[in-house]
Amino acid sequence: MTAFLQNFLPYRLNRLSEAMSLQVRPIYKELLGLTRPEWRVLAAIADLGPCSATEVCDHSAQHKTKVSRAVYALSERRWVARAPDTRDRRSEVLTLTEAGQRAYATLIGPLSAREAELIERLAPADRDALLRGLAALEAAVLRR
Amino acid sequence: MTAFLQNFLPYRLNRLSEAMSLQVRPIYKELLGLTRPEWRVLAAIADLGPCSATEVCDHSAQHKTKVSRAVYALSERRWVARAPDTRDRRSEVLTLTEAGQRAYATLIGPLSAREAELIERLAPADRDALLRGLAALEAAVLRR
DNA sequence: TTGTGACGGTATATTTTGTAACTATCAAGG
DNA sequence: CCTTGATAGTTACAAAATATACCGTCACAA
Repeated sequence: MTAFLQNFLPYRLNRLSEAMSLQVRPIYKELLGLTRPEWRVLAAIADLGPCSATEVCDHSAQHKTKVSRAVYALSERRWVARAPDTRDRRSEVLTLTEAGQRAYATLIGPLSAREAELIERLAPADRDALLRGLAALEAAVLRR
Repeated sequence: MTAFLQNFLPYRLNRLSEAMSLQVRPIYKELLGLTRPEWRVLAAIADLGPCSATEVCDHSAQHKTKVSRAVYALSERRWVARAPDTRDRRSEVLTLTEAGQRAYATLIGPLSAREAELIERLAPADRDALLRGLAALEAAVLRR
């Protein structure tokens, strides 16, 4: 009939997101026993350097309760250290411990490899289009 | 630091998917009190015409238990009719009732409008690139 | 026929997630 | 100081997602 759903952008993005996630999840799950929110928080802190939980929320687009729980789990593992923020006592400064950095480092390689494997299925021109389009959409819909 | 995440495709897609979903969810939620799986099943049946639950699963990329519950909820509302399939008595033929079609019709407008509103923030060339890139990625990672 | 494995769909149980409420802190004004 | 309202983060509880087991039916072959 109308095929509305197939052309509806939020639906298409969700479907692609799920499919891609499925491709990479085994890596952080089987290699280090991480859940997706945990992996994301780990990577966000690695990207940001010392930061607050709120910054992790914004950077990774995850709900604060999800981040709160992931930070707890990661700190139990001694992969994330929580220090008081002297400038704002409501918040904490999150950093990766050395073990956390090592854990993160072991993931980047396999994850990048898997991503490359998937992207290489695209023709170069399509790949360029994808990256350009995504960057534009990010600029349009993600407030920072 | 490394900014690995910013360029990691699964992460970027998930972030965009979340953001877009957040933009459109209020429409079907506040307008008709639908959950996301329910809205998707409604749209899938509208797209497909008379179909089975399995076809809805494939078309909408949702787990069969999710579809089962959504179909139940929609049939309670008399938006979806369930008829026995004479050719395979395990399955049922799902169709939209007139009320279901009206409900669907009231959603398409606002949803399309919201989508257009977001997409129109992009330059035409970026928009073309996005659609081209997404189509290519879909072909590459979604097995049908 | 009857046995076997697969499939459509549902029910149940476990896990995950979001909503809302709460504590503690901050910032700005009176 | 002492309001008032906002923010950082946690937690309790309700809602949702997911996996698992299950029932009835089908396809097909011994």
